[in-house]
Amino acid sequence: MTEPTQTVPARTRVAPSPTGDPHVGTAYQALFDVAWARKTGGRFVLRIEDTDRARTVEGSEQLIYSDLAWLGLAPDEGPQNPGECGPYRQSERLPLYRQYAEQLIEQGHAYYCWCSPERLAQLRADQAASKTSQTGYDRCCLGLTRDERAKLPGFSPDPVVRMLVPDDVDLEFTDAIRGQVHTPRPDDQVILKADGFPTYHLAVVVDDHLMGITAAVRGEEWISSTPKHLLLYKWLGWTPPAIAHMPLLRNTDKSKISKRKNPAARLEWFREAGYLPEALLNFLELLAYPPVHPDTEVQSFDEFVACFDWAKVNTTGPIFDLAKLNWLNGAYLRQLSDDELAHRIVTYWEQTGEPGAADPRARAVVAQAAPIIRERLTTLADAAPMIGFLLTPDAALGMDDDALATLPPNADQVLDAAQEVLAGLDDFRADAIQAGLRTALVDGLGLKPKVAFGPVRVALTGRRVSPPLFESAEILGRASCLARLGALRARLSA
RNA sequence: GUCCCCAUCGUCUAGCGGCCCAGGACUCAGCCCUUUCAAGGCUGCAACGGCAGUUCGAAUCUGCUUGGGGAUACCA
Repeated sequence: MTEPTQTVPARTRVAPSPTGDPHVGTAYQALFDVAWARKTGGRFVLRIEDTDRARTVEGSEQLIYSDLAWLGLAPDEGPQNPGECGPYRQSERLPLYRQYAEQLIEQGHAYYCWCSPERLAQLRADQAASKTSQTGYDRCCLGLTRDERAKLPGFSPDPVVRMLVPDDVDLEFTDAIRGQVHTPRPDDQVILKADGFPTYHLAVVVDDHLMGITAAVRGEEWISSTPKHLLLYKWLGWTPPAIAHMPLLRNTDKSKISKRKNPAARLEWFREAGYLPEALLNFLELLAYPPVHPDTEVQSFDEFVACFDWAKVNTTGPIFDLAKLNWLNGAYLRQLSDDELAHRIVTYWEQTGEPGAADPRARAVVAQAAPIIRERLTTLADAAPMIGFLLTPDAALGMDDDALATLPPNADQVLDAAQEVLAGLDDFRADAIQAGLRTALVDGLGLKPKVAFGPVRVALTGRRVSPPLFESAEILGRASCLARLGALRARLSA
C-alpha cells in the first residue's frame, strides 16, 4: 500500500458544496485532512464547490467557515483568507474548466453530446426495464457533427462534453486507507454541462492539480468515480494526489447519514445543542480511528495528530450514536476550570439568545455556580434549567408538583427549624449552613438527613432534584433563603 | 438489474495464526459512596454472520454464501 509520504508537507483540502447548513461529514473529513496536514507540516485548503447553481444556497459559505473555525479546523487558505492558489470558488474558475475540456476534445479523449435530458432519461429507463448489464450512455453522438446529430431524435441545441472512456481503462487504484481497490467501469461521464459549468469530476481534477493538492480526503461514495478522475489526470499529463476514501457516517438504520433522518447531520446542531467543539472533535476521531491511549478515550487533537496514520483509519462506516458523545462532552466539561466553564456557558447563552447572557447578576451567579453544576452537565444547554432557581426572584419561584409531593407531614416543623437556624447563622457559608441545619434537623429533630433536607431543598429550589443544597443556599444568600423557606411554610399552612 | 466497498458485544473499537472459551470504552443493570441528582469506585449482561478449505492450530489466511452500505445524474 502506498500512503502519502510523511516527509513531504501535504497540501490537503476540504471541498464542500454550499448547499445549506454545513454537513457533519464535512467536519469529519476536514478533521482527517487537517490531521494529515498538521502531521506533515502542510497546508489545509478550503475550496467551495459551487458548480451546481440550482442547489447553491446563499450564506452557507460563511457558515462553513464559522463552523470549521468553531471546531478549530479553520482552513489555512480559502476564499476568505486567500493564499497563492486561488480563486477558491469553482464559480470563479469557470474559464479553466472549459479550456481543459476543449483540450481533451482536441486530443480525442472527449466529445460533444447533444442528447436531450429526455432522451437520456428514456435510455436509462429502457436499460433498467430490459435488466441488461449494459448500462450507461450509448455514444449516440460520438463522431457526429452538430448538423448530423440535429437530424436525429432527442436533439438538444446546447451540448455537453463527455469523456470517451477507453476499453482498457484502469480499474484499480491505491487508496491511502484501503490499499488496492477495484472499481466499476465508468460511463462516458459528462465533464462539462450545457450551462458551461463543469461537473464535479472535471472540476476536482483541474482544481486539485492547479491548486497543488497532494492529498485528498473524501467520502467512500466517490470510490466508483475515481477511475474517471485518474483517467483525466492521465490525459492531462498530471500526477494525481494521494486519495483517501473515508467510510461513510451512518444513520441508526445504517443508511448514509442524512439531515432528514438525523438532526446531528447538521454540523450547526452540535453548537446549538451545547456541545464543546473539542468533545465533538474527539468523538469524530473515535468514529474512524482507534483511541490514541490504551487507558482512556479522551484525547486531544494534538495527540491524535501525533499518532496519525492512514493505515489505522477504519474502513467500516460507523453509526452516529450520540450516547458516547454525551459522555465525552461531560468528561470535557468536567475538565474545565470554574472560570472557563462559566465563560463557555455565558458564551453559549449569547449564541442561543438566553436572556441571562446580558444580565450581569446572572453572569455572576454562573461563575459562583460553576463548581456545583460542573459534574451534573452533559451539555452547556443543561446549565440554564439547572440554575434557574438561582436566577429567579424569590416571589416568582415555581414549585414543581413532584417536588411538593415529596414533602413529609412534618415539613412545616422542618421549615420552621431551618428558618431559625439560617436566621441565626453568623457565617452564611455552605459548611456552616450544613453544620447548622444538621444540628437542628438531624440531631435536634432526630430526622434522617434525607427527610431533614428534602423540604429545605424544595423550598429553596422548587424542585425535587437540584445542585448541592448548602452551596446553593450560600449562593442564594440569607435573605432569599429565608424568604423562600417562609413562602413554602406559608403555603403549607394555607 | 449491474458493479464496487464493508463485516468482532446494542454502539465505537482492540485483535493482523497460538498470549483470545476474545480486551477496552459508551450504553444498560446491580452494589458502594451520599442531603437530591450527578460525578466517582466496584461488579455484571453482552460479539468473532454462516459454510467449506489451508494449518498441528484460525476472530485472524482462501473460496463461497448471507447481510449491510455505496455507485450507477448535465448533484456533489
